[in-house]
Amino acid sequence: MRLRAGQRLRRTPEFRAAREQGRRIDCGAFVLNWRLRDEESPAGPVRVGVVASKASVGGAVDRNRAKRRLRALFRRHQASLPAGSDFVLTARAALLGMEFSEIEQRFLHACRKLPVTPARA
RNA sequence: UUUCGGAGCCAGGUCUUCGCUCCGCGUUCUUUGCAGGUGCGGAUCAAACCGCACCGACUGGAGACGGAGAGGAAAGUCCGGACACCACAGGGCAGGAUUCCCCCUGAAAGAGGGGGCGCGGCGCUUCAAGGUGCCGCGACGGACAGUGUCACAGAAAAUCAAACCGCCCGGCGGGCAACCGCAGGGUAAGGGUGAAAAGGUGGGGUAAGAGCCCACCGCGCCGAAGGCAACGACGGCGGCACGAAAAACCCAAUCCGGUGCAAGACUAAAUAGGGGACUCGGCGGCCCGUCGGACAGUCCCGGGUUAGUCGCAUCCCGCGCGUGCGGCGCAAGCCGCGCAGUGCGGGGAGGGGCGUCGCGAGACGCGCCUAGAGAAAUGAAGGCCCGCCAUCCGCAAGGGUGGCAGACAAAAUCCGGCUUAUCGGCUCGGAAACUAG
RNA sequence: GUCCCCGUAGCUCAAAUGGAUCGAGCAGCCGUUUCCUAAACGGUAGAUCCCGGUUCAAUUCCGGGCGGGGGCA
Repeated sequence: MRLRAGQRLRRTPEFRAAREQGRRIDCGAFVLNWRLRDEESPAGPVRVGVVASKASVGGAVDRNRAKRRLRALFRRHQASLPAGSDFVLTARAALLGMEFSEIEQRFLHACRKLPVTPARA
């Protein structure tokens, strides 16, 4: 399933809202921020924004690869995430040296901490 | 064979499963209703904005299908162009860049190739200076156009140079003498200082010395075989008069208008009628000149929109296959028109490969390839082969097992160069060491 | 993407015409003073972002790299 513009965070206020108002879960190789756009009636698509800064990850090659892996992670599990929520995934340097299955386990472990129960894993 | 440095090339390959971005839209299937308009309500001084209801053309979305998908440096942004706007850009000054020693290639370039000249290293030769062979390097115009600099040390540091210690001459005084002291004169060979001491080496000469004289070399001038040219084998003359540094200012020659795809063009939507400051404004920093205007314009504050298309990146033609529509036919099928994809063929643009020509940069022919995003497209895995290491079997070729590694780094308007980063491999020629014939 | 600017001790600044020992304040360390600390006084260590070039000589001039900052719809 592709990621259209409606499924991505595109503007600075959207990123800031997710980071300042949402929950922050440290997963070691990356940081997950999660927020419901509407607390009362959660609906709409699940949106995601991926961040990989030059200071923490490295050059353009490493930044692109880190963002691709985080996007792949989101695509594989987006169906089981709570509707109407925004995610921000921020990469760290350790992300590139880690096996994908290890990253996946950490992501699922973090998702179980969310207050809203996922539809089905 | 090993090691070292140089030049050029490649940048792991292949298969399978699930995914990503772009293009295409015929066929098959599914789903939702987009853009827009009208009305009402909320917010606002008023708008954009937000919510609800109705109408909703062309169409839009998703899946499946077909095709394509990062580099030699895509990087740094150091040069040059294309392109766009400013007035398709004028004159002068200021400013900037380059070097021009010559020829050639190239659209141009702080680009490339060859030659000349200079410098350094090694070898040979020479008493030495120097000469010569090979290799490497060179931001390689001008210091009698001018201004300024050369610290410290040293006697003297830049112009008809300069006597500190020495050397030499005669005079006076002392001493038996060797010699010592004093004032005067000659002298740049020796010492010492320094980055640099005003031609070098050898010989003659002299009281001691000195281009004072001679030979060779260097330097300057004149001629000159040869060479497209820079240059110059070689010959003659002069007789030393010529310090370094222009990556100090500068001078000469040549070139340069500015801004850069966030350039810029268009579509849609939307309002405002505001407040303050300044004054003709634009055209490169200034002047000239020129263009436009004088109910004009610039800047700041405040407010709205911050959506989309183009620029943007292979194009065109013919035939076959495929497919849609229409007509004819009982049907198979045939005919006409349209369409993209694919296959074949042809042509044009760019790139790299091979071949020919050229010393070379390059030029010309034959098959191959040509991505285009927008918080920005390649991810998740597995198998085999290639590389390295360890170990085992084997005389060897080779085979088995285990582990590790494949660098540097990703287009962002495009192209030609430069510079920098880079694991490993291949090719070419060079030097040194060892072994064999 | 594109255009421009900067780089000196741990920090803030000097040295500016190229001249050798790169200077000052605060911070650091040692000592004097004090019962102890602070203040004061004396002493001390510490730097030209990196690599190359021009020059007798480079923080300075030139080239390349690295790092940091800013402007542009």
